[in-house]
Amino acid sequence: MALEHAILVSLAEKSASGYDLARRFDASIGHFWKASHQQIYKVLGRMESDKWVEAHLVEQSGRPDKKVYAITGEGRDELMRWSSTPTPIEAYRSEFAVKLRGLNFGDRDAVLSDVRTRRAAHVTQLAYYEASAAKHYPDPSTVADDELGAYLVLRGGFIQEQSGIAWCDEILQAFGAAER
Amino acid sequence: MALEHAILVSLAEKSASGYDLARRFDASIGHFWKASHQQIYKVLGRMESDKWVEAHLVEQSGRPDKKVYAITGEGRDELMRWSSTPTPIEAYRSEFAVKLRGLNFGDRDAVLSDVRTRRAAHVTQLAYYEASAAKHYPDPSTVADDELGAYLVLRGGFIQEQSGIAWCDEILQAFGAAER
DNA sequence: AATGCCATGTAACCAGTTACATGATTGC
DNA sequence: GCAATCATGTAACTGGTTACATGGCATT
Repeated sequence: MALEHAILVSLAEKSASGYDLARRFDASIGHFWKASHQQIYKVLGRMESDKWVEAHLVEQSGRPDKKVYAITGEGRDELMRWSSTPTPIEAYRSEFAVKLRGLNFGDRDAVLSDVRTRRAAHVTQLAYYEASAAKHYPDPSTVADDELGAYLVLRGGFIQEQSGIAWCDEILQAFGAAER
Repeated sequence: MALEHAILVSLAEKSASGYDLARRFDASIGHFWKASHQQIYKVLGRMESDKWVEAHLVEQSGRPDKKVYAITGEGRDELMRWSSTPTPIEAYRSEFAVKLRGLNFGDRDAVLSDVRTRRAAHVTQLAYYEASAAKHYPDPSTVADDELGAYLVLRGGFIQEQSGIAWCDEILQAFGAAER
């Protein structure tokens, strides 16, 4: 399971409360690993028992107190251990592909409008990655060494969205050709 | 959930036993939706209660008897209903991306060899899709209408693998550049 | 007065994985 | 004799989702 490790990576970058983590999992890290706050709290509890993280209470005025979690030495060890084990190749799982495959038994127009929606979502996400890259890595040829990982992940997202758009376009073209 | 619908699509193409379905989910359909035989039997049971499929026992000699499932009218209705509802856009979830992101706290060489492994897997899969396309759709400009869905799914897999390779190559290049 | 942010959780449920179980036939 | 294929399941567990719960402060 990788949520533990995603949290460890996030905490290794900067200590945070469960709430903070939940917001990070809505944004940057969330682009390739989603997690709800409920699940984050649950996993943080387990990680604390495992001594991978430790919490200290931060009292605040005007807003609720919070528990700020920091990665421990053991947490860093675990991160290193995990990093050096091969990552299992995750299976694709696309409900949309199932729908396409069942085109003969389904509603062609609905699938068509589905493709358009998906294409638009890919375009939006691509623009986001593009803006993000322009902001953080204006010169891709000289990315700082400690930013390389984050940069490459961004590139991965970018490529993913590009190919998503390319697929949608092929589908739209095939549908268009069939209707004429 | 889409396993029900993946099974419905598969049974709409051709009636099958749970065992047959499990094999289909190892091959063609399995490229975008995996399922174990245990889970298939479980879901088939539920689908039978829901009247989406019906089973009849086929006695065999020399091998165990089997229950062959066929899609019902209600099953086809459900397939049509599902087809015409928008497909939720599934979140990416990549353990490998998490690992890349945590490169600063991990083992660079291990990640490097991981990339190489993944690239090789993408190449193998791409070759499979290529061979499959050459065999079933020798002339892509004239794909029969009832094969369009399956063809486009294959194209999606192809594009996916291609972009996976492109990402791996970018990572390898970045790593190489950093080491020189 | 209502909405949204900050902050942390519990409980019930669901989909999917892993381990275990059985038993006959066919091919090496 | 051993492994693979055919064929169908049960049981325990895990990861994740959805619904529910609480409560103060700041903004509109």
